[in-house]
Amino acid sequence: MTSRHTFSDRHRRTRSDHAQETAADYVEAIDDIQAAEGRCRVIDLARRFDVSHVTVTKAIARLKREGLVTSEPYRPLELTEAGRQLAAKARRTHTIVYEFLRAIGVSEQVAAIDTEGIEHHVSRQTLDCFLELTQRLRGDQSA
Amino acid sequence: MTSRHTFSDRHRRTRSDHAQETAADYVEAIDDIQAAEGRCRVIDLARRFDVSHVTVTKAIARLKREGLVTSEPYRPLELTEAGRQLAAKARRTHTIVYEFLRAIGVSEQVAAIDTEGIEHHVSRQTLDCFLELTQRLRGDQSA
DNA sequence: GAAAAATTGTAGCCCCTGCTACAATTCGCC
DNA sequence: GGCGAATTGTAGCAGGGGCTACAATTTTTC
Repeated sequence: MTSRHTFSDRHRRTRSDHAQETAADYVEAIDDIQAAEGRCRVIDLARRFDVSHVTVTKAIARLKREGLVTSEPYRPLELTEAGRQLAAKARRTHTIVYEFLRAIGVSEQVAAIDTEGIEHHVSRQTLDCFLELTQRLRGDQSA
Repeated sequence: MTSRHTFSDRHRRTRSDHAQETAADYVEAIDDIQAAEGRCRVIDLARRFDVSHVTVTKAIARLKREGLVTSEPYRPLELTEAGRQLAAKARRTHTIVYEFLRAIGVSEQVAAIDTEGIEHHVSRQTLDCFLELTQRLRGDQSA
């Protein structure tokens, strides 16, 4: 109840980490789609992630519980302030990783895919290194 | 079955991808522990990943089904040939990612953590870029 | 060699993600 | 306005990963 708890927090996170990743993916997608279409529906997310609408509905239910999303039944999704902030943060990370991969020579297609996989696993420090190196590589063409 | 499949392959993998990741983590750990201790027991993996032995047992059951591991009840774990190959491949990737992060300035501790998160999400192409840049940065100290 | 400790296995629970099938609601079009 | 299509919701199943509790087996220790 005491030491074991603090201790086990790390694994607790193993489980919830995954949840956090999908949360970030979802709010970012919602933000995206809202910007492009004016609103974001369940079906839009289902298409974007290529999963059934049921999977989306369940994920959204979780995001609601976590206070990232709101919505009325049969109505489009809305982000809360927290949701928007998370989306913005996710987007920044996404961009940094993507631009970094491009800068080191990864093709557009592969960079797009790898970025999705990587973005949730880079620490702040690594992100900073990515940023710095991206700029360095852009200025310095010494191949 | 046709177009929908090719398209959805990336996402279909979402589920099994995760399984593949843990498979790689497990066989690599088993290989590690065997090298260090001469044998690998369930409890060793439980400690390494900081999860209960039950979680390990279940994961191992899956690895057995997939033909990566063998074992008799109450006996240490053994890798199959496929298991050893996967472990070797995982280790190569791990090393490349880790050395790359170190080369671009990430600290040992952070590199260790980030590598674990990233290693399963870098494509062959990205890995090649990592390798090349690592060597370039090592030879060229133009900071 | 037997008791205690460590290790492994099994049962049963939770949560997340994925699905199909079917019901309900909204939307679009005539 | 209403009917069909599209969208959303709900029920229920599979499977991975996490756990505790308890049973079985092996290992250690005296």
